[in-house]
Amino acid sequence: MAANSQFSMAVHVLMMLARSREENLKSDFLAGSVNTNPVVIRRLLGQLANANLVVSQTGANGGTRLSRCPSEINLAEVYKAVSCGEVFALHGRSPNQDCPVGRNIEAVLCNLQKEIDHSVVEKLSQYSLQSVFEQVETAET
Amino acid sequence: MAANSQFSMAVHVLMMLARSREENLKSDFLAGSVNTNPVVIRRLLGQLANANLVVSQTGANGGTRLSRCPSEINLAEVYKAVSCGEVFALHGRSPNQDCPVGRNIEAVLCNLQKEIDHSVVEKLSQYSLQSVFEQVETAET
DNA sequence: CATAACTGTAACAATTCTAGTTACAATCTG
DNA sequence: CAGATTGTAACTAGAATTGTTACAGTTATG
Repeated sequence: MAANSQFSMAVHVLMMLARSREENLKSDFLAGSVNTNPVVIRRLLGQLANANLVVSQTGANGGTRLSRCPSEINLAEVYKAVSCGEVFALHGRSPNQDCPVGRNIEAVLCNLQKEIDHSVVEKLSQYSLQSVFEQVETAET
Repeated sequence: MAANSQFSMAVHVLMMLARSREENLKSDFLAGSVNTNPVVIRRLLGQLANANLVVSQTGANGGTRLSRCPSEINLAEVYKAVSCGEVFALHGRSPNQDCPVGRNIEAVLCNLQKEIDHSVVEKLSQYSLQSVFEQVETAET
């Protein structure tokens, strides 16, 4: 199950931005920390920018910074910003509609999915970037 | 993000089994309702059997049935049984260990993941197969 | 105002996952 | 023993994700 690695990457990038508040960071530099290609980072930053979590600037000396201070952004916002993310997916081929279970199961699962997603969001909303930042900084390695 | 379609499929299959309590169902028949290959079903049933949710019988007139009645099985058990499932994945390549964020982010995300997973499980444990079964049966289609 | 440093994004390639398939040994029923 | 059925390995196909290359559009700065 390759779930959403976008989310992890987003948090990683946002931590970097939280560290260097005010200063623009380049996609190249961020890519170096995440260990991926700058384009991958720029794509991600695009999603975060759409959700108004970051601001990017093109041109020389451009780059990206947080749009607000880290205590005013929570992980639920990040999750929604990048979320292609459902906890479980429906089966690729649709079930047999001639079967009483097959006919109805999708709707039921879909509702369930919404409820689960809701509780994930609720949990994530308890964490601000600031609180995650503190965890990262105080971690013993 | 193609999350865990295993879970949906498991619930579907378990609904079928809940319907025909006592009677063994064949993987071939279940595959017909889910609209997939019998081997895919048998693999899934293997996981459910490991978790003691179902009992299978080989040989002629074999098949699978629930190990307990539907009100005694909840969705958290199902989730755990099939779960390769995390809500978000870590990035494929590991982060740059020379970066203070890269060095610590994985551990922090990993803890977060556990917490999220915990709240998903908590939510799912509120639903018994019986209650889902009732939703499927009363659905208007 | 020319140049070099960046972002945004499209188009394509490579890789990795997941699901589906085939095949067959092992097991059971009657 | 014959026929039905599961369990599982090994392989294939297809989908999804991630990475790469390329380049147009922006902007700071000498």
